[in-house]
Amino acid sequence: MNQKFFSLPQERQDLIRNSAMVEFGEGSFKKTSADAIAKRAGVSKGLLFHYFKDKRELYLYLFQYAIDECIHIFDRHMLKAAYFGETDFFRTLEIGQKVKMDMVRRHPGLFRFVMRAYYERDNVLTPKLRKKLDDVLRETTDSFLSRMDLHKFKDGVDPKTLVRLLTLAAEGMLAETRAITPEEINNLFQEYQKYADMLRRHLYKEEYL
Amino acid sequence: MNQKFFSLPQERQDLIRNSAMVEFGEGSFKKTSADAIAKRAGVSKGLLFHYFKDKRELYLYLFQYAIDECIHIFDRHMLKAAYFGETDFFRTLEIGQKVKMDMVRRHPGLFRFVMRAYYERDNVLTPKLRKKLDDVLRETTDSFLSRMDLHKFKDGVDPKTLVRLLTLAAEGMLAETRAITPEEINNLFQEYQKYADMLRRHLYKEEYL
DNA sequence: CCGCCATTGACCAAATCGGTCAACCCCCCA
DNA sequence: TGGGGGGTTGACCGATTTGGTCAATGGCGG
Repeated sequence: MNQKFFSLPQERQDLIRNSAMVEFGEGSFKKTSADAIAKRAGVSKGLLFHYFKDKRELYLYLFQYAIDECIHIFDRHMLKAAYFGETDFFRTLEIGQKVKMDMVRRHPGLFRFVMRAYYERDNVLTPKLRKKLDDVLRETTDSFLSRMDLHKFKDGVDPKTLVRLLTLAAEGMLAETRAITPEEINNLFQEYQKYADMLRRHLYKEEYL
Repeated sequence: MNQKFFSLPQERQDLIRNSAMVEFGEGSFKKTSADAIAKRAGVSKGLLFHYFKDKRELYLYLFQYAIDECIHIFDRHMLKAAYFGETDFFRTLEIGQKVKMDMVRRHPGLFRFVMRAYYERDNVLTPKLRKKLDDVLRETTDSFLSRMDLHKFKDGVDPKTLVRLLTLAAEGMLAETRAITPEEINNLFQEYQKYADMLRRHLYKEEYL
């Protein structure tokens, strides 16, 4: 790709990246047109192909970028939790949700794009990239769980199962959402919090409530 | 539409409907091509337009059909539960999951199609149809909850919230799934069962465990 | 052997595709 | 004020795909 892209103002880079991720997130690689991306970004198609030699290069760059951003977000999350000396599963989760909210505000189409890219039929994504995402997801979950105080859970509660359940619910909410306005995000967050609260109330030993 | 479609053998109707729902379920209305549908069904495009006057008519018919099928499935579910005199939230849910499994086996693309159709940008779906789906979803949830024995839950557990959480998780799982093979379906429902079991164990009063 | 009907695949004009490129605009420096 | 120079445009390209049509076909029942 054309390195000059990175000397563009940050917000212009974001505009192009976000538009592309939103469009790629709505359909398969083949069905997503460069025209649509350019139109969404309010930019000419010529400019797109000035910075990226073709559609595939743009796609692969976006995937790399999205994964890096996910890692970055998770690190911020963990750093913030560590700063407060937090080891509580649900409170750390809540911090994480707030960090994620910032991310969704900055990159509204990122999560959906990553998911679609991961399950893309055509072999546009190399197995190596797919594995990289796998690793990131596994490592972040493990890292999160290893830092939490899991004694607070009642006997028989598997925290990993719980994380997976909450992640699935979040994915379900994401799948339902169309408009990604700030207040919409707020609603999502509040709904998610409701489920987390319910689970906390009943999966923690009573002395920790 | 051409009424002769209904005098086709049942399995041929299913072949065409399922192929169309799978294709429509993968992208927006506009991005889904009649060619792809015909190809998936192993049928000529001419035949498609012989039975349906255009893409939009096929789409609307499918949506109607899908909703009716959902209602039918729910009724079977409730009838089966009533037959066994079942009033337990989780056991009824399990029966429901089994009924749904049959449905997914018969109509692999139905759920995804319905979801995509509901959130379709273009106004191909009339507000009336959208509302119909809303009503069905609300009514089935209410009907389900009204027949269940909700005293078994610990104080402070809102069964409606619980249903929503489980539904979201199911949607999340659906969003993750690509291949819709029988064994894949089996795995999904086993995973779902795991979450339901965990919740049952901790949200029910101890005397009901 | 006929007639009927489901089914085909070649065909159409129009739209859309990924990608190119000469020209333009605007700011900066001379 | 004049001229680079680089970010940016939008018209343009040939190729493909689009939704939809239709004359021809094939096979089956009578």
